[in-house]
Amino acid sequence: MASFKTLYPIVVVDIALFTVIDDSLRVLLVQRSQEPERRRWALPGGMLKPELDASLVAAARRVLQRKVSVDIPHLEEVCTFSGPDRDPRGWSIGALFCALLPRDQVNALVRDKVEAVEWADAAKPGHRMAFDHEVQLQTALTQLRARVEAKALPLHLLPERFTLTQLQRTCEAILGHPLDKSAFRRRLKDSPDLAELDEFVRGAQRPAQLYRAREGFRFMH
Amino acid sequence: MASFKTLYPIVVVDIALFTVIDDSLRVLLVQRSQEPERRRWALPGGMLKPELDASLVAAARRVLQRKVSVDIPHLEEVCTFSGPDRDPRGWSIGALFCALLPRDQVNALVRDKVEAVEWADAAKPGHRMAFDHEVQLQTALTQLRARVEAKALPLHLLPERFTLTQLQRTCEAILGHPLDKSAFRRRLKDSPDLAELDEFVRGAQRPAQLYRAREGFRFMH
DNA sequence: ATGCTTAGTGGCACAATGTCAATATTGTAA
DNA sequence: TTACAATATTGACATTGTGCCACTAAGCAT
Repeated sequence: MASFKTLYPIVVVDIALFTVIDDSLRVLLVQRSQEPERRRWALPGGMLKPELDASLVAAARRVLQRKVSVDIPHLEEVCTFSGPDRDPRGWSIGALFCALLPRDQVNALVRDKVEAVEWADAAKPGHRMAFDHEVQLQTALTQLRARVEAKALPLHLLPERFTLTQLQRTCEAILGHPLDKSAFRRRLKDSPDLAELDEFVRGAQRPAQLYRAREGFRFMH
Repeated sequence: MASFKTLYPIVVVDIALFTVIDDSLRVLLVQRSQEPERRRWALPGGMLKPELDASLVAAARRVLQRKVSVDIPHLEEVCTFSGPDRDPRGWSIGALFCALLPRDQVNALVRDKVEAVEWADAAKPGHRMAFDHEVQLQTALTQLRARVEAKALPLHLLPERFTLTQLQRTCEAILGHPLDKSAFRRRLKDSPDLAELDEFVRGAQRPAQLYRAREGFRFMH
């Protein structure tokens, strides 16, 4: 009779947690402290625990709570990766999630004694990564870009109140190329996702009007 | 110690196999011959078999080969469904796939002695369905529609050579509403996905020019 | 020939977007 | 105080895409 390992696959969730630092798109990487692939950089992840988790998203949320001390406003499945060879422990399923952390909450990172963490450049992480996480990251990034390209607003990456310029910089950081100011703002003028506030930010030069996400906003349906 | 059932989830693949019959979008349903949910209609599906399958898609392809005697030109993951309650056998993961069968190959259905099969209206299947398959079907259909709405061409649902009118009817069947002939054809005039042929279909009234998918065409990247 | 049916094109208004420039409002340096 | 630098915001114009509707083209049946 076959062993349990050949009958049941390993089930893991991995999360590409994005944020924006200095107008550049970053992704959270952790340096693995355990075998396999010890000391390799990887997306944060962990095994599914059916006795704890109500779903795969719930598992992803649980895993994230070990890394970040705030609730993640956006957490969504991207796709799965599977096969006998992607994890040395055996036939495995990896469910990849995309999460967005507001740029003003980067400090909410929970520093771990055993694992090093890093906000790596999402487009060029600069490390060889564990398992197939290189591909996973690329996949999550591609999907994120496609959505912004399709005019979805990544408001979950911004603080609650933000200016249009901040929003534009965020989109540019995701897409990797500059956008035209005029065209960008025109699109947003009557966007159902944005609400104008009566407040302005002072301090720089000309004050900029503040906006917030409309009630019930979601990044994508 | 916890049982294996609580440590390892059940892993299943389900497939929404679409085709077009009489200019209406259909999905393949099978009537379950075994418990659980015996005699309920469901999307074709089956358990993952790690010793047989090289990946979840491969599992989906294997399951489909029991139903259809030809290779499916498009098979792609939609998303997963998971949790302790969606399958009475325990904590389960269901990977949902979307597949497209060319309309001229509907006969490739493999009739099964034990299971009844049916090409149900994709928008209104007309049966109460097993597990969460009602939601799964809805999800697959929504994604398919979104892509056609975003101007992807569902060429995999058409025969190798087809007319623009056939293509338009197919899009209309998916979207559920009529399209404008002029605008539709204008878009396709310089589509990188289509290649004009020098052949025409005679027999009806005015002959219609035939097209085929360009080399390397994929429904979505 | 006439009329019916399906294939394919043309014209026009309007909306969305790319591009570049102009104006507005602040802080700061002379 | 005034000129200037920096950022926010708006405007003008060309181009493109699309909805809408009508028209022409080519076959069949009578």
